[in-house]
Amino acid sequence: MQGTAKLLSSTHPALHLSHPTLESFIWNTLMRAHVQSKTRPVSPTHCPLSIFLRMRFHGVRPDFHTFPFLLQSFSYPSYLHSGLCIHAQIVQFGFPCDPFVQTSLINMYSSCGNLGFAQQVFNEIPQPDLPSWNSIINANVKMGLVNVEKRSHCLGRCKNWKLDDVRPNEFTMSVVLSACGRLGALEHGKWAHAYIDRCGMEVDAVLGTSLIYMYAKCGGIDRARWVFNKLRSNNDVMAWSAMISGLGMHGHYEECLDLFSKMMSHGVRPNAVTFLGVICACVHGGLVSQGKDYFNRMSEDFGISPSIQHYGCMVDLYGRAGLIDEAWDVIKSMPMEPDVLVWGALLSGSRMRGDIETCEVALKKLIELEPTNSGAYVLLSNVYAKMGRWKDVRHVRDLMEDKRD
DNA sequence: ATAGGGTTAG
Repeated sequence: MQGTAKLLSSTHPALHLSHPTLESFIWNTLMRAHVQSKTRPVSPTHCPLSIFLRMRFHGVRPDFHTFPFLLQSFSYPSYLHSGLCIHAQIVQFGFPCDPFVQTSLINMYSSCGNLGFAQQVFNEIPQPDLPSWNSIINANVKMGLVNVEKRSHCLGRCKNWKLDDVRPNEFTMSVVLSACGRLGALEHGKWAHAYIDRCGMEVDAVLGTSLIYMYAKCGGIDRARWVFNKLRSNNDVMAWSAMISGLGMHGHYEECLDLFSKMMSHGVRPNAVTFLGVICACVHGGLVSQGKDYFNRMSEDFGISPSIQHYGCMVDLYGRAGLIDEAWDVIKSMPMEPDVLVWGALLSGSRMRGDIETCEVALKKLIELEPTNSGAYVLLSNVYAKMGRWKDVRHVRDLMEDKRD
């Protein structure tokens, strides 16, 4: 039964339960416009989901192009419920075996943070094609970022791939290399590199970026440099950024900043990630005034507004240099609520400095944001003990006991 | 006439 449906969907699209019509084409195109513009819809009535609802209200049947567009707009955990409802509709309208729809479903569940559902869709594909494989691998890797136990399982799965007729391509390998980098799995990464060479895949900017990132994260900065220097195109901001961050990571601050200047003289426009790499390098190298310069130039000369990570780096930069007032100024200037990384940076700066009052504030904020983090309670009660505020010491200990489940 | 998969930071 399933085989028949698949045959129809992949070889004779016209035999679908719903044929493409001029009407469905127009609604699909409208949805695509909103998905591709990537800007926030002007109002909730313009989002692909409400376009779909209006399409149904007008009695227009969706066709097999409709759902990939619609599913692409569900890319956050909060959309999981909508995604599930649309999945049910997909079954009702008879498209659950369309390979495009299946891949879109895997990506939707993966973007919504639900690997289980993504895996379930994948498992129901009798003969997954390459995009489906790449999507499920990507989903596993993404979750590997969150779920530590799954990480090594995921890599093993890539390596022992039984691909009878579907072979990994550049898309696959870039995901695999990125996973190796995150894991610090140098041996797996080298294997992947050798595989790329053996298959005769061209190391373009994307694969090059992945290779540089992998080697840099795995401690092979020389190999990263080698890959970078061999790249044919030298105008890809991501490849430059990967190399710049890699050098910073390894403590080659001068080379890192030189490379940044070199990139600019090549006419490559830095982006938010490039600046993060450069500023992080300044943090580790203790280059306060240079870090501050880069931070200012980023918005003044390039119109890039700093993200919470950039602010976190700046707090870290000043904190490590013992400049607690400056670190506070950064926090006060932030247009968003500081997160645990920002308060953590302020905490470590103020601890180094012996600034007990700032420690107290930072720890209180950390406890507010992470009430189950017992480490912060312990540090805070130590702070109070140092100040001789014994009542507060007892109060914090009681609070910690309360939060324990 | 329209459709699915990739890289840099954290």
